[in-house]
Amino acid sequence: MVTAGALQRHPPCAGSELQVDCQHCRARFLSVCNALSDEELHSLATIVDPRCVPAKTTLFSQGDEATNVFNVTEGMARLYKLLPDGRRQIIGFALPGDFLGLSLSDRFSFSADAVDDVRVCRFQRTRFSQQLDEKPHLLRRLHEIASNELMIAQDQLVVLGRRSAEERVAVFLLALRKRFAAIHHLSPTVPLPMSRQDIADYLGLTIETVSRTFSKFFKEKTLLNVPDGVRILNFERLNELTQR
Amino acid sequence: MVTAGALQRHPPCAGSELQVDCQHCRARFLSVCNALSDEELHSLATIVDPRCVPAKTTLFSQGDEATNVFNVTEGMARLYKLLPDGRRQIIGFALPGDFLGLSLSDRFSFSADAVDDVRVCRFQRTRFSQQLDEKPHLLRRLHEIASNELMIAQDQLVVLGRRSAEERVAVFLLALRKRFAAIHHLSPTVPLPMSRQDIADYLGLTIETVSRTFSKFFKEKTLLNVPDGVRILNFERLNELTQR
DNA sequence: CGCGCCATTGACTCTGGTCAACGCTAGTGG
DNA sequence: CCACTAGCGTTGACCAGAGTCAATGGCGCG
Repeated sequence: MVTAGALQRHPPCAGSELQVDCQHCRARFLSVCNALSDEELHSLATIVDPRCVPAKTTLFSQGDEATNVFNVTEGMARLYKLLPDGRRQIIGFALPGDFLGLSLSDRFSFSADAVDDVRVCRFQRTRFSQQLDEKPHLLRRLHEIASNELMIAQDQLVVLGRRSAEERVAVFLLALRKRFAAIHHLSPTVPLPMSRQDIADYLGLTIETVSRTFSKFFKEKTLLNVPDGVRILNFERLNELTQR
Repeated sequence: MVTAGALQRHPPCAGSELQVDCQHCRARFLSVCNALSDEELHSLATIVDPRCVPAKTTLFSQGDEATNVFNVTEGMARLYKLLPDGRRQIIGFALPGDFLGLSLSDRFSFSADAVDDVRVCRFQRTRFSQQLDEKPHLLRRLHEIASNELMIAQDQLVVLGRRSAEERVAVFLLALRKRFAAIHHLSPTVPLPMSRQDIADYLGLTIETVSRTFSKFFKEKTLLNVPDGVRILNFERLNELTQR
């Protein structure tokens, strides 16, 4: 159910210029930073540590001391919980703008690793927390983000508790498309950088069921299989599945 | 899957003295109010509207304008989402100390109704939000509570995505017992004011599966059926189910 | 007393899980 | 340059856990 022990293969995050330029950060308006004026952003920039996390590499693990919190600026991370017997539940995929460590608690309650090459803004938790004390609207924004994550988690409870395999895949694809639209632009093609196993562990299914469901959608021309993703051909069909 | 259209039957919340005494409120140290000094509590008390919500009565519905936010002080409420075709997922049971309307967004993303007679502190959302601006540590506390709710929701994702029916019931009982312990005292008896249907809709199961699972636990002497709840006889067995 | 709601139980069904084989592709080494 | 291997995805055959449908029982309320 989970494939561990993978290490980086490429020159990690090739072509990265690691200087801080919060002002022109592509993720600025997607993230906590959106709450900040240019001057305030400057003050936050003094404590930021921009980092590259190569694909398949660990950001942090469930139970680790949360020395740092992170703001994703590029790539995709999977967030998951493991049961002692190895069963895995992916609780979310983090995209640019997403904040990891919302609770500011001293240990991580889930694990995170990079799906593809990821860039993050890393902050010492204590220093970030300090900024929160100085900038109440930053706290307000963080709360807003946390509330939003809560709503997303509650939506996912409905998916896992009450929806069929077909419906789960349909919901997943439309939601992911919408999230990519906020970052790039609205496109009928949904990139799928994660593995089928990841999708299965996110949707509470097995890899075989996910594969079969995709195959069914391909056969009935609801989806088209494209490299590293799918193209949605029949929105009507997917919408029908998600709305009922 | 869902039973709608129920109204109050009793003299609502009989024996309730509706004056405000936040100082000596039993839920004070369980709730947001815990962040506040006696003086600050006094200032919050000026905008509170204490209310009784009779059993099976609606607090608010998904999509309603969130004119008010609530702090539960007594009883139990079920929080749920409905799919258009009637399938229901209960996303949580609210107990004394729990806050409803954490996101402060202008519409409720779920419905809430009273399981038994419930008392709440009702606040106008705008006025409560104003208090948040004046009392940064109140906001901090609210964020803490929201983060905690997020963690609970993420734990529940694992339950719904990866656990068997038996495990789900075991996790449910032990978690509920722990929550009651924070309010009353630790007891091997777990009160179950909600219906089997509610439990089923919370655990992503059917009422029949929940009933059969309880029967199995009764037969094997893991649980004892008592009026309005169960008594845990074999903790070892339940722990084993939840920990694997 | 009788009605209605809720819970339980049994018989049967079915969706999705399990197990196994196979194919494709990318990376490796002769 | 190509054979070999490993990992991932797909597909098929079969299985089982939970769902569906239906009957029955118990209890509270009118």
